[in-house]
Amino acid sequence: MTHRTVGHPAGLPDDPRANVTAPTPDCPVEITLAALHGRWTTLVVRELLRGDRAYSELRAALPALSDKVLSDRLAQLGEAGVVERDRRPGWPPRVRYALTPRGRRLGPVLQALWDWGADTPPATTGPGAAVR
Amino acid sequence: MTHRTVGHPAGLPDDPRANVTAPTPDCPVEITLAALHGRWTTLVVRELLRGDRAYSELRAALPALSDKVLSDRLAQLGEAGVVERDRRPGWPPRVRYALTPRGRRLGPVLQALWDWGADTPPATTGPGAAVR
DNA sequence: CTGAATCCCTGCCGATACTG
DNA sequence: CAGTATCGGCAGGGATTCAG
Repeated sequence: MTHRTVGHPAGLPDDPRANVTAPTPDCPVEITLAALHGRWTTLVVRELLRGDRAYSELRAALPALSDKVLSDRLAQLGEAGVVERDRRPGWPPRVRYALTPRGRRLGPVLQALWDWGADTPPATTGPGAAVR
Repeated sequence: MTHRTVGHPAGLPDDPRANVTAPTPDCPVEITLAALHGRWTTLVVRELLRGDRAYSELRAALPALSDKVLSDRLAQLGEAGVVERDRRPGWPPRVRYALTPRGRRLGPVLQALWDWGADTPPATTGPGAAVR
């Protein structure tokens, strides 16, 4: 039983949602992009793919990321079922963030995004411009 | 010569760009997300994955998409090397849009995004809510 | 038919300050 | 240590209008 909704190599799935004519949250692609949406999101996920982290560890790993955006992202990823919050009793408060199984499955997704972006970088402006 | 930058199954590539601490345009993931960035973008790509289209055909396929955003998206996808513009002489002006080879390689990327979003839809609000 | 230009409104995100 | 509250600047995108 193919409860996997995919299988077409050149086209897109035969799911009705593959034929929507407007950006709807029902579309699986939109769901994924919504989970990864916003600045810093993929970097937070990357950090957590390497292992669970405390809030302060995330801040240390991404120094330019502000508190507000970090907690925004963690909340967003929590809503998306990507990140789990593990609070421990006692003082000072210690909280660990970890990917859920669903969150770990973002690994291949980020890999696909990486692969495409790493492949054949465009000569953006000029000819033979050694862009860096 | 492994000019493919990937290979780690559970982690991310050993490319230095995998260790950036801030959202930089150099990161391949950011490159891909930038190409797909913005509302309607993935739907435009989906239409073109099905075959080349005229401007008016894209408008017809995505009726709620405004001219401004459509031409924005086509320009953005052109910059990203995803879409090619094929203008033909004569009157009335006829232009066809088609994916480049690079653009066609977005198929697997969208597939990965679809797969993740289609997998284990979250019981967002209530228990056993048969969302459909 | 194929777009580009303008206007305006909304939502994001960064900085700062404050709380449990 | 682990966040929330508030404000302001800026870019995204929708409707409309104009041009090639």
